[in-house]
Amino acid sequence: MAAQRPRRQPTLDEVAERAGVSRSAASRVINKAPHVSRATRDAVERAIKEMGYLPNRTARALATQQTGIVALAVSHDDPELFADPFFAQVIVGVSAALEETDLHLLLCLASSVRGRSRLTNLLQTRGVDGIMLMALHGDDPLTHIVRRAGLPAVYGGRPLNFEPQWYVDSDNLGGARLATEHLIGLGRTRIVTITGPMSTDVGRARHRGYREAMIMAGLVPYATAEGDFTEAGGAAAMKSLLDSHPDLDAIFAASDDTAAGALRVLIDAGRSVPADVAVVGFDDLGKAERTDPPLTTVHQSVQALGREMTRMLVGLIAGHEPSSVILPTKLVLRDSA
Amino acid sequence: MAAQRPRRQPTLDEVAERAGVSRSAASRVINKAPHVSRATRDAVERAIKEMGYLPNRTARALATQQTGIVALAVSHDDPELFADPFFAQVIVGVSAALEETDLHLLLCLASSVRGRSRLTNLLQTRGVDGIMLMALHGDDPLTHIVRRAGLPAVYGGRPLNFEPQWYVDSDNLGGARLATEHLIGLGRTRIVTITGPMSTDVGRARHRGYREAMIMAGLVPYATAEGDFTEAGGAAAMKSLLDSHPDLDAIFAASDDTAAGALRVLIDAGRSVPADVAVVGFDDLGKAERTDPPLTTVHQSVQALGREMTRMLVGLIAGHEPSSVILPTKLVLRDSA
DNA sequence: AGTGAGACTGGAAGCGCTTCCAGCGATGTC
DNA sequence: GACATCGCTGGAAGCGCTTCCAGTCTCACT
Repeated sequence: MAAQRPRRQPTLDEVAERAGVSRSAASRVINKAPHVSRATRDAVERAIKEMGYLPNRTARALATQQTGIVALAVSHDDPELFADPFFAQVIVGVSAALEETDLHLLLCLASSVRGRSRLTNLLQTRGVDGIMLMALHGDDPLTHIVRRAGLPAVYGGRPLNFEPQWYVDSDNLGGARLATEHLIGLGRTRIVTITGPMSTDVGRARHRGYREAMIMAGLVPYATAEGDFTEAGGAAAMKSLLDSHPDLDAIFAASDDTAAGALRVLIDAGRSVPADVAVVGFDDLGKAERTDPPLTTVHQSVQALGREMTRMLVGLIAGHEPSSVILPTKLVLRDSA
Repeated sequence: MAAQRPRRQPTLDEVAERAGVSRSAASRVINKAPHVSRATRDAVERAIKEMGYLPNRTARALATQQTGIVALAVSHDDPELFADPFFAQVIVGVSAALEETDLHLLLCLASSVRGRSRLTNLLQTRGVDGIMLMALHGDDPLTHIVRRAGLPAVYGGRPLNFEPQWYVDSDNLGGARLATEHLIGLGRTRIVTITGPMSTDVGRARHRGYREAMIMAGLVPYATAEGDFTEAGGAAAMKSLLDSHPDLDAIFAASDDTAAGALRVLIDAGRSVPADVAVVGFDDLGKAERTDPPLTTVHQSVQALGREMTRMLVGLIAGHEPSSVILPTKLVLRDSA
């Protein structure tokens, strides 16, 4: 297996020469531009086939000022966080949508300071045509960079302290309401919630959904404990709630991980689920099916999130003015409530 | 929030003019090339600062014939498969290694036919400087494309039917041996294995490790059932093994998912783990800690895999001749064996 | 003073493509 | 038959950078 000689790719000039036409004519054929005679087209197409010509991406990018690449930035402090299945789903959605275009995906895990500055540089040096950002703090320097770069940008989820012009988000508020209403419909009244971090929009929205549903049903929000979307956080919160409100009869957890943690604590405390305590989670990213008992939860389609973000970005790049999207969530009934 | 005017980035020409030097001189300053007087350097650097100049990536790429981008291709039939935490870890490793360079990561989920042809095109149009491929079948058209493109390429894992020139792999054979030896050391003798798909190198290597350890200890490989690395596959295989060899006293599962499936079936069948049956898995990607009982397993560092692949690729691009790497695996003792 | 070696410099030629534009001949119209 | 119209063409000017090369200038050394 000798190292194959990297045969130099033929250039447009060579193709044109072989076809006996000018470079401009050849270019027109390739770009399916008008004003090309049948004869010219045929000649060029034959030359292309014979020589195995393929236009050089970089050269084209320089001429058109379009790289054909979009970035997906995940700007988190902890690189491990990327291991969350959430991101995998986003990427699958993004990739699927991108497959219908000529664009490619550049993935930026910008957790460290160095990572961020690399990303910044990428944007400022016009290395990509647009960028998708997974919700980061509104005061993240990245948001400024992105705005100053004047690059098309869409957000996945909303940062807390500013409303991006273009974003795609799940209907967290509606989903939380749905979950709570379901518990109410079950006849539960002492319904508590374990929230996500209140420093995030998701956390707040899901909490508000809970409160609104309670209040609209004429109930008082029975108790609230702040979690952090993790299983450990859910367990801790559950313990303190069980302490302070031992008679609770239902719980809305802001994530499935949270719910899983709560579930464990409940079982350990001898409560049976759903008989004594009904539990509803949020996310439905696989884990909900594997808890014991399987979790009734609010489903959000993360792939759809990725897909819509991509479509929106592609639209922006094409010069359209898309409008932000909120994706529906729905209740999935399993055994825990 | 008015849409910010995308202020045109200044060009090198403008910088040079402002600094009162030629474009070549300015270029030299930027690239820290020799033969630049102190005065020139200062003038250029001031101009750069004042104008906020940043070199245009595309133009530079065209001139140097280097894009500054490497691809990571995941070529699987099922896009869902990407959700496996394995890939997340690879990506984290790759990103970390890339952070020490000026390269960026292009992620290609090439599952569909269209996806593959997009990837092919990307390579042939010289859209990237090199590529990392996660083990795919040796007869995957991609491998040919890659070779013909003459592009630096490194593999993660080894395809079954050909040995790539440059690859990084975990020591699957050694790990499986370690696991089996541990079971033997526990005094077990009727040790069975649930393999991965025998159509993959990983599957075969882990199986061979099991056999070798058994034989070297003077034992006969007691029984083998083929799994597919999934939990369901593991459960099915376990059932059939329990049927055919009810007196088995230990099992080496080729993955933690497999082991988890087996575990469930064992418990349901009334066997206690590890008292009646000892179980060892493989991978240690988080799940092993969360089974009940927690799984003794063979740890492989997937982040290291990504990191080493990246380093190797960067070396190749720089013109070095690195040699392939096999990463050590180690046994992690928990409760199941 | 004369020499060669260096250090520096800017002009110019790329990299491979797109796109504007002037020019061409072939039509159509009165 | 004169004129505008139209489809097609190739030359040339970019896109923004790197890099080769032929020069100039300085300086140490004979």
